[in-house]
Amino acid sequence: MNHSEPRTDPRILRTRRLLRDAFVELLEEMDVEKISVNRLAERATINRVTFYLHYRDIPDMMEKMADDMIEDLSSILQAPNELRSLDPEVEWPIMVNLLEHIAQHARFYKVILATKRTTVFTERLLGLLTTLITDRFERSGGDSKLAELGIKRDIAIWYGASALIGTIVSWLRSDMPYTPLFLAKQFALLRRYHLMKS
Amino acid sequence: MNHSEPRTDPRILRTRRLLRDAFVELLEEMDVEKISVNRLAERATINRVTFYLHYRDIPDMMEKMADDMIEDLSSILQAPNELRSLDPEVEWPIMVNLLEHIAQHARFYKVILATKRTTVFTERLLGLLTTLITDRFERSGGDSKLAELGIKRDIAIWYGASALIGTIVSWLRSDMPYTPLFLAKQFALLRRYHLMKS
DNA sequence: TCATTATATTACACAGTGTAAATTTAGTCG
DNA sequence: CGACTAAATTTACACTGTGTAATATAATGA
Repeated sequence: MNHSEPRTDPRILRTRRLLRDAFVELLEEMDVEKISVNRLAERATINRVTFYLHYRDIPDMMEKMADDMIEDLSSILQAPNELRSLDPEVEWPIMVNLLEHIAQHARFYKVILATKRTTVFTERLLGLLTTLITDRFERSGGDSKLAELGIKRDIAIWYGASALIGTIVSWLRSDMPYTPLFLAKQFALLRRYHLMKS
Repeated sequence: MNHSEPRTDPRILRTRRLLRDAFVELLEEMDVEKISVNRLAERATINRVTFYLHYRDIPDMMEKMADDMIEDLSSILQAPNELRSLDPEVEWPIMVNLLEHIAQHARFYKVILATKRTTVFTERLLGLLTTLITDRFERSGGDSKLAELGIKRDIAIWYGASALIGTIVSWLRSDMPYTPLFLAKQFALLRRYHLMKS
């Protein structure tokens, strides 16, 4: 087996592993923009010049890491059925595999997906929308409906707020193909069938 | 009137306006990490040293800008009822005001909320989840249900994918208070009442 | 007009970047 | 093993950017 595999030099693998581990470590300690190639190489116990043998700069390294992440996740999504949850209650078995993988590598994903700076604006808006949705739940008695359905309040809020902000961002990225009024109505439709049982 | 107002020096307002406008301009042209105080001051046609009279560094400036953004948006959310949409079809009138404000300042919001780098990972994952949800729609005949409800397919996908990724991020930020299996089941509950009319 | 305060100018020490050339070290494979 | 190859290190250099200090100039508003 393994005839077509190129078999990369272990030194390359070692260097990249050291760099990526150091990057995660540093992200736990400071914001992205404080991470210099200097610091990164020092923490990874490699020479600074060696960094440039592997990546153009830090953003480039992040892109490569993102590529790897997507590769991992994709292989989970393409996993054969027998590897998936068989729990009859699970309507979407692959989602369990996905979440389990994330939970197993939580240190990585936490730091990588929840990394600050640049995200300041999105974070703030998320906070605002969270308040907005929470208020709405309280006023409309949504809480009891959620309880009835067995949905956790905090999860419903995370879900709703992220859905809103994410949709707004996508809408902006597509140069607003719908009017604000239309989009607001769509939100209402999406949310209505969200909290009503029958 | 206006006795209690401090009335800030117009020079201060001018400088800050120039800096913020320049920042938005530069963000349209390059990624955040390429924006140096040097470049920013040059574009804003102010002296580099003047920048430091207002902000500690660029991240600090971004936080101040985020504060202002939240201030603006909050004042919209607290607007009196008579300023809100009266369209009886609009179930959530304030959302229209919010979206209209964003649309009016689309140049700002687009660049600020959709800014790259650091967000690479989130962006990639969003892409993956979009594929996943699209597949799911196609397989489960969700499309026809959406059409029936008057929900646009692309909006439903934006909504669903953002909701998933945002919830996962919030879950990680809270140090995973639920098991992957439980969370997956919650997703199913949230999505089920999403696409079923009765 | 005059005191105040923001901005501009210049200068400096320092940290980080990206690249080049020569050298050492570790891995591969006959 | 030993020779070849490729990766990593070392040192050096030119350059860009940072943050602060001291002084000069210009705009504000009372």
